[in-house]
Amino acid sequence: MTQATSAKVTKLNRVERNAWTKQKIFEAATKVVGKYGYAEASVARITEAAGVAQGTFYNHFENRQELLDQLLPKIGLDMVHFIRARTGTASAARQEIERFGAFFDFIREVPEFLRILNEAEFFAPAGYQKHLDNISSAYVRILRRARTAGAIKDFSDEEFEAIVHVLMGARSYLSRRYSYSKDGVTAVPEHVISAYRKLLTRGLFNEGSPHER
Amino acid sequence: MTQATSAKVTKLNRVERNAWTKQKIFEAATKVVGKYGYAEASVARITEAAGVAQGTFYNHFENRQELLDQLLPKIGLDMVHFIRARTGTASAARQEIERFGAFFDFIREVPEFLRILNEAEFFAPAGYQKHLDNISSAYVRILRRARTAGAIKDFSDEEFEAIVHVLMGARSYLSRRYSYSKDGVTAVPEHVISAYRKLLTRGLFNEGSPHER
Amino acid sequence: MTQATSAKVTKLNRVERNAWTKQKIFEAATKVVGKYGYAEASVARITEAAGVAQGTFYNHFENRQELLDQLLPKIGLDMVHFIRARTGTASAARQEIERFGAFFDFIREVPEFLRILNEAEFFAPAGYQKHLDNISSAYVRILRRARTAGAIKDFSDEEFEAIVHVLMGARSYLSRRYSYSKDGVTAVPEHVISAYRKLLTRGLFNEGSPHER
Amino acid sequence: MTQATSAKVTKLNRVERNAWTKQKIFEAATKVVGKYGYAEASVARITEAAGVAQGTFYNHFENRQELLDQLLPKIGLDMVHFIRARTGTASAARQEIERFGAFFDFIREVPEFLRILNEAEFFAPAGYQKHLDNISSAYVRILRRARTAGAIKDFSDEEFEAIVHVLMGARSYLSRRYSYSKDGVTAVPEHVISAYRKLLTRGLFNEGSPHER
DNA sequence: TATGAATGAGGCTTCATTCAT
DNA sequence: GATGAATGAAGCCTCATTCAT
Repeated sequence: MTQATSAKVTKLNRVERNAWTKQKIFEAATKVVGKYGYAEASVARITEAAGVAQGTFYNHFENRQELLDQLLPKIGLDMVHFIRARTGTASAARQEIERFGAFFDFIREVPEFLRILNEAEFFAPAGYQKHLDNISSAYVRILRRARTAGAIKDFSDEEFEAIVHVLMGARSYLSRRYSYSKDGVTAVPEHVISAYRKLLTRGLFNEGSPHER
Repeated sequence: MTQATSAKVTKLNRVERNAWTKQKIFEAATKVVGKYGYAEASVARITEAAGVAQGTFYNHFENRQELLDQLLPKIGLDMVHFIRARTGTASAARQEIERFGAFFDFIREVPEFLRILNEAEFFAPAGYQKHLDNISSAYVRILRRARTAGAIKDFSDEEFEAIVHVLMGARSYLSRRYSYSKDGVTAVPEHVISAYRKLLTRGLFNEGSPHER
Repeated sequence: MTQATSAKVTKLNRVERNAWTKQKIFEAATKVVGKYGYAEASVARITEAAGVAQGTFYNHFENRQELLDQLLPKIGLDMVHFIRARTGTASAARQEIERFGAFFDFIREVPEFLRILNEAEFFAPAGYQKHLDNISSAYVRILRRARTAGAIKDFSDEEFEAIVHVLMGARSYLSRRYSYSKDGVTAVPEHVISAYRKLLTRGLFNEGSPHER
Repeated sequence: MTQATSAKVTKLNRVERNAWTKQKIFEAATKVVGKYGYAEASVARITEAAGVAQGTFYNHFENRQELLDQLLPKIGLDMVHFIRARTGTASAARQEIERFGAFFDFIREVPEFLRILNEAEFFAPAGYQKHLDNISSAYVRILRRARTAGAIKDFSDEEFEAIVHVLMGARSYLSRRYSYSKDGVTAVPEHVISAYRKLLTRGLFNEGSPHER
């Protein structure tokens, strides 16, 4: 998904070679951080995984932190695209459930994402903030639109922001609890989806109580 | 707050002296991690803050990690007690709102807690897991009781566990967003409370839509 | 001052282009070393200042040291010419004072010189030795001529060489003490000149004690 | 002269062991800098010469530079004591000649000194400045006293400072020219002494021309 | 039990030089 | 000849842990 760099290393000109090396480092960093976490992602480990010399690293990044801070925003975008592609045109509530499910699908497609996301707050604060702002503002927009369409009542803009943080926190904690496993990332159980659906459908959207579901 | 160890250092027997030293290290670690985070909490820094030699540390803890892993569960208990003491006998829904508010009160009383909690996942995974299990199981019990009392319908035990993770995630993300500030921990805005109340009252509990609040 | 290379870059043939590039590197090195010192004069910095690629450097110089060793002798020649032009036809003693003053004038005209000279001993020893030999031998010749003319008595050739080193050391230490300032090179105070004049006029030349000055 | 640490390593208490280690590092640094210069005096080289681990270095010095900056002032004091001990009670002029000779004797006793002194300006500027101030102020005091005693006329305090720099520069340049040799530091030739004596006796002091020496 | 100096592995970064284009 | 990415050695420093006193 994320990259398609594995192609044959045919003839590349200077510029392409340059970009290709940077890309290799990037991918190596994604793998290393995904597997060992930021703290263990030393430049030595990353460059070794990328198959380049340690010095090469500094031809492409100012320093270690700069790379780490770029990791999350980049993959975060991939996530946004992924989720958007999986969101249909059903009711606002149902769309939110789709997004929720798509999130868990995404972390299975890009298993490194979870760790890169979760640890970023402490090891790549700049990148984390950027990502959070990205997601948060897009999410608030979605909720507003739903309100305009009459699918949500009774929530102010400020309350939306709080709700968005609840939803992001939910994804984070649920994914930690239900997606990790010894070897890889697993699908999320059905009852997690249903719990989320009930809470949101009744608590946020206008569908609801009596004839719910 | 957490402990009251500052008493006069009168005559102490050997066992007491021992416990007292360990306690000093513990408190120093709490302060240091709360202020600088786990990553910056070197043994040197902690022992200096505790006023003991570096070597002394290893008379009381197997290694650095062991101490770090004990930090969160211990303060976590303080939190549980604090919140329990602030929870009244109103309706289940109202009690949940009280707990929510009490959480934010607690992190203002023990400002180190937020950092110790948030970073623990990555720097003290064992301690983090223990804390999460503590909280999660207690929380599920509360919800079950509410269901028995008829305040909640239509959620299975498994769904409760998911809901609990949503609620914990919510606290985590909301506290990061609204409680941190340049100098210390601030109160959470009213609209955060109200958003949480609406979501939970309507989405989880049987109170609700028409005559809400 | 040193060179006048800024002319229009009109059509140049191969040889000229070649010389022109080398010249650019040379001037860049002078500026960089003058401003940051030899230690900070990395090939990267020099080539960047020269507006050429790093690899280009090695088409014109065997290695970094070779360039550094050429720096001082080259500017040293400029200095010799400058001082010679400022030396009149007065008495030998007065000529020496003129040279002394001209030295301080020169380091104001070419502010890079001081640093290039002073640091050269350790960062460009070959170049330094060459410069010292240049100056020293020329200086000894001057003193000999003065002795022949009767302006100096009682000093052997070997003693002249020692005296010349005293004079060079004097310039070096005095310039360090009195010419440097936060922003740039400043004029030397009058009392420095007068002290030098007294010492030399009485101590080296036959003018002298009673009716001196 | 400088140190007498080679004694038997009998029983030492903690404090003594500590000081002894620091002393070992100090001596190793002196040797290394004296032999290879500051630039080549890496922490690795110094600690190896001292027979301790690299990490030990940082138990005794904040960083590499701190040690380097202490080198010159410390040995500089040794020099001052050495020279003072060799200065008799003869006339002011003769005392100065004694000091001059004693300087060259000292650099033969402590061959590392020359390099430590000369390079300090660029590699240990703080230490260099300190040393220069030490020497310079002591020297000016000596000249003033001579003036008070009538041995010098016609020089102002400001001029004294300039003269002192001339004398320090003289020692520096003369030692470089005449004391270095492939293997070690050699005695300074007699004609250097005599040239210095003539210049100073006639140029600075009141003895002089006719019945000089 | 308390002390604190010693250890040494390992991390980040710089930089002169090489070399394929 | 010009380019500039790649190389890898080497440097400084941190820090958890050990151990003799």
